[in-house]
Amino acid sequence: MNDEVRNLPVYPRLDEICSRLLEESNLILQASAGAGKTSLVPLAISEKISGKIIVTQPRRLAARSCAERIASLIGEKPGGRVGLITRYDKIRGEKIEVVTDGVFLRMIQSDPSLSGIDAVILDEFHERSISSDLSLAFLIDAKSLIRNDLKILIMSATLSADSFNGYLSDWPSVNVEGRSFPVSLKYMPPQKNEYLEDGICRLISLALRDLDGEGDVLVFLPGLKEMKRTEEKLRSGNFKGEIFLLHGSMSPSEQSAVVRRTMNDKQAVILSTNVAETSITINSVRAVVDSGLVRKLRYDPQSGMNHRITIESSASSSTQRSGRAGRVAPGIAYRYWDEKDYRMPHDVSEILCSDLSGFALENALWGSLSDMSLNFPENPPVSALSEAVTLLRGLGFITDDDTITESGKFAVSLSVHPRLASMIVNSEEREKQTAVLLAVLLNDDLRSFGNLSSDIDIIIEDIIKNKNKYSRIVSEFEKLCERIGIKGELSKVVIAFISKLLISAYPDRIGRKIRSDKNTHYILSLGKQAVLYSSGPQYIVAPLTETSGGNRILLFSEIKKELIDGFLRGAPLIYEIRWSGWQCSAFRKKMIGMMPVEEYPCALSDVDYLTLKKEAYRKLKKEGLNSLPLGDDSRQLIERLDYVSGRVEEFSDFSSEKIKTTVCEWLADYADFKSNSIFPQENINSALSAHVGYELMKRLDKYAPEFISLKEGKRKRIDYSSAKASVSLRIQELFGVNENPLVCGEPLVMNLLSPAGRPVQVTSDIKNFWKNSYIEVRKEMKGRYPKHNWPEDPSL
DNA sequence: CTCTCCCT
Repeated sequence: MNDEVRNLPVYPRLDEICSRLLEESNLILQASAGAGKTSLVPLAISEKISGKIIVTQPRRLAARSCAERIASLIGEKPGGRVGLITRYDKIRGEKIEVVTDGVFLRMIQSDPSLSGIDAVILDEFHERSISSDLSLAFLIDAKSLIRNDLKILIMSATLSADSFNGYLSDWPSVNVEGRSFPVSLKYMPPQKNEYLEDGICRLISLALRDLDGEGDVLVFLPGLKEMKRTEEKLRSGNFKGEIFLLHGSMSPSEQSAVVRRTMNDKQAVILSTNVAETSITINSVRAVVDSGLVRKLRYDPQSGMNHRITIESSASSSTQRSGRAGRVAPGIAYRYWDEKDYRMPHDVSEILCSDLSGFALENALWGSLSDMSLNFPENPPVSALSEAVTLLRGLGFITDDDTITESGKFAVSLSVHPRLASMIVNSEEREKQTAVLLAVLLNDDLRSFGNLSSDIDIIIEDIIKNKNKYSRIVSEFEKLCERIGIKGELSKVVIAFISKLLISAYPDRIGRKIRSDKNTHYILSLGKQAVLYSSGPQYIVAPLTETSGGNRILLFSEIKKELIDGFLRGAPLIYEIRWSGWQCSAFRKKMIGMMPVEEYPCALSDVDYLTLKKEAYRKLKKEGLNSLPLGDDSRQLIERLDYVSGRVEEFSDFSSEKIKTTVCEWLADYADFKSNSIFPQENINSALSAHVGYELMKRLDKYAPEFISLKEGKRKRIDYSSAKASVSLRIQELFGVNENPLVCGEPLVMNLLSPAGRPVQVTSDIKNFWKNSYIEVRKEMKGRYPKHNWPEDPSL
């Protein structure tokens, strides 16, 4: 052990860490960057333990450098006492094996007893990938059932109560201060109305001035767009130094010019995405400019699509970013926000915001899906989990009671998304190579194609023609072919099979062109619309779509009409009713999922009665009673019922409020699809009368009659629309009426009119009117309407 | 009128 090692903060604590892990059997080691935990702790433990130790890392690169580092401390290379296992490396080690999270998941799934292994160290656990969450849950489960002696050590840079939620509150923990050079933080929030790129350039010039020529400036931006705009601004602002862009889609060779930089190089500004936060380390960086923004994918269980969002980075992410300025010497970090601004303490973990189909399948394989009996640091969201379970059942990978099937087990072994696994499993023999190449591309390797928005057929043709250029994809292809027991020959890939295969994996992403301008607009079998930013064919299958405002098609393959016709032959006829006001017309069509394909108008009589009835119900529910063209009869009937409902107990269920809310129940059955308006006036009346019932209707006529009867068989409609029932009558019509009529025991309000129909007076006591006011009224009326009869004694 | 990032 050299001095450099002895000076690491974790070094003097190694005995304590080992003895606590051995005594208490579980341990959390919290130590931030530069403490030396990754290299020293596994070695120290291996000296105290006879069996093998597994160390997990979140990334292949991290696993590789961890294995090399540990091996070099004992004067070895990986392959002796220290091993390294990732998707691409398989170097066994006698004492310690460094593996990626994904590899460990396969190890514990295939041997839950972890025979030969005495301790498992989960490093960088704070990153909280789905596979590390699963690994820990499985470890704890296996330990409690069959491996009580197993030692579990969680190593994490941050371990906050809120992200663990009491999950491991009974675990002992050791805290070691990290050690890196101090980084001073400068908060420089946006100025008024400042564009992001202008603000970032402002901070970059401050950084360049403060560094005075010494060291590089690393700038964190959410994505490529912002990086390019900032580069442009810098150049136009007369920045003469070097500018590098760093982005995940760049190949290692494109990245190497940046990664290899030292303090001796000419000063540069490096514009980067999150790659430089954890994956890529640049030793020449002395200042960090942090936009405080991140771009991320969120999974939307509703549509099964991903949503790209630009959000504020978390506090722990900001700490990590700033730390990049202090790797070799003290540094400065400029933050483009105010110190007072709230930041989320941690990034939202994968389990909370991703597609959970893989997660659910792993649980099914472990046997823990049916009751979700395992504890996770955070519980998976119910909606995403049930969406995943539905998908897996549909694919036949789990049964209705959520146990894994044989084909489910096989699907796990293929190491691709369950949809793609199913595409391979269900393909015909001659389609297998094509299915495998599609799965390889869609599962992982499309990133090397950068900007998509293209036809996957073209991408595949390019791969077949330029095998050398795509050696990584080709080797993945060969490996997966071998796993399913076929020859991995690219020559067996058939472009014509692509769309059919994609449909089997993405039946919800079939699209039909609905219109095109500069772009092409599709309706998807998912029921939603999506846009392709180019011209496109009539029918497509679009395995990659993404939403941000509208849905965008990133990748597609044309579906030939014959294939669509094939689907349609099997598809049932669907009838659809369309409304124009209360008139309707019918269409028959065929559907692929939620996407209508063929559509013809047809007669309403072609549609079965149940569909019509349901449609009437739905329309009525949506529009309500008030939207119907009500005649005087119906309107008055509703008003009468309302009037009586407040006055007579047995009518209390027929207030207009209740009539309105129950309209579907009493009216829908009376729909008449042969008529112009499906609820003609007379039907509304009969429906409402039937709803009230014969006996009650008879009593209603007594309590609140429709009409008041007058002499010579004449009658007048009573108005029930106000608080008091009223009727409007010419004075002449009332001659001989001496008792004011009653409605519900209350006197009817009489609006008395002149022969011309003008209001003269209002009374609720006609007898009194004749006795008193009539004398004056008569004088005036006689003068104005001399031809009419104005008897002195109107009671006769 | 787009293009965070890992992993079996």
